[in-house]
Amino acid sequence: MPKPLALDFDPIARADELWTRRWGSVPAMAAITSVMRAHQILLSRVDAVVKPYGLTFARYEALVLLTFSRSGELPLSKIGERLMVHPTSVTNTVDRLERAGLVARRPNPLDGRGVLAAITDRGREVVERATRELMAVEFGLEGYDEDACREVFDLLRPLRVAAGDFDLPHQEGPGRERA
Amino acid sequence: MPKPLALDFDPIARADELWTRRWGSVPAMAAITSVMRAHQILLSRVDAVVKPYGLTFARYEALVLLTFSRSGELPLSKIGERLMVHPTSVTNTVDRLERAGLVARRPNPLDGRGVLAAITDRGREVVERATRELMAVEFGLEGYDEDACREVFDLLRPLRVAAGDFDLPHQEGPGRERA
DNA sequence: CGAATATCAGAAGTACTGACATGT
DNA sequence: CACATGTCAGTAGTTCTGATATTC
Repeated sequence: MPKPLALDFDPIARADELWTRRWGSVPAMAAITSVMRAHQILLSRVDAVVKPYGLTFARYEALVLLTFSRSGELPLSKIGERLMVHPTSVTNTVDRLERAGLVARRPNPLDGRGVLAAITDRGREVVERATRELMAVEFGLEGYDEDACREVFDLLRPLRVAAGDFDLPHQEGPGRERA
Repeated sequence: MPKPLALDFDPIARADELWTRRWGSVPAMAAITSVMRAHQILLSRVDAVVKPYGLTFARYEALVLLTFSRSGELPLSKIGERLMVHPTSVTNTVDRLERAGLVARRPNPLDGRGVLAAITDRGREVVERATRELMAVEFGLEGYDEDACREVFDLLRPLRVAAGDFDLPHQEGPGRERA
């Protein structure tokens, strides 16, 4: 373990106190710091789970996205759009997945400029197994029930809307729908 | 702009639907994905703000931490502990801050093994200005009022506790205290 | 001596810029 | 021709793994 350390106080709460004393109340500071740390914790947990499969969480997400398409293949542009990542990052991700034999590239028959990434049988197998394991640890969110998870989603959604990720701020998920 | 794109649906909500259909309800997936994306959005926003000062948000945080100490200096080990980063990352961060003339290293008089990072006058000046700008954009959380920010903090706190960041799960902040 | 404090070399994963070939 | 798609080279910033010199 790199960090057997444990503070006897909440560092973010402590910073918030000092912050308030110095610059006035800035509730956003504690919030953004919380998001940063949560990201770090969750990523390290899920990365550790998928690592034995030669995956990172980012690559796992791309693989899952492919299984969601009917034919098991998508244009790289579509992948970048859905995963909100840079085109060069998609190229990099697909490169690694291809080298691992989990996807295969082929030219897009509908667009001479484009390339499709198609998940392979081994890819499907790996996704299936990694997913089981991730579900078993609740994607690093053990202790968070359905309501808490939904709250996280709801609370952060306006940020994604403000960032222009998508239009249509109507409620459509996830989880339980309420009429 | 790298991404003038805007989907006409919420990609996380969509993924949650397909996910549920395939593997059953997994509320944690939408939650973790939301955190990942929120992190990406917030980091790009605050990094853009501090970039003109030759800083990244990580370095800015270290600088702020130093202004919070009475003498303006802290052992590197303390910095890593508070910011929850690896010792080598602290060395790297302090290296860059030192090269920029924002902090100075000096041996810890109380511990021959240790090193202190002391913020310089220029460092204090930069923090002050960067902080004003960050506050003006509410650390990327424009649209989130005090209650919303507090909710983010409260909701993610159990995760930090579970990760062993600190003991004493008693409520002590941030923002408004409720007796 | 065992443990802690930094530092260094090196590797991995990510993200961005700019340039570019190709095709719509 | 303007634009979209994907790739490539190069750069930057972060994080981790060992290994190590020093000191408590």
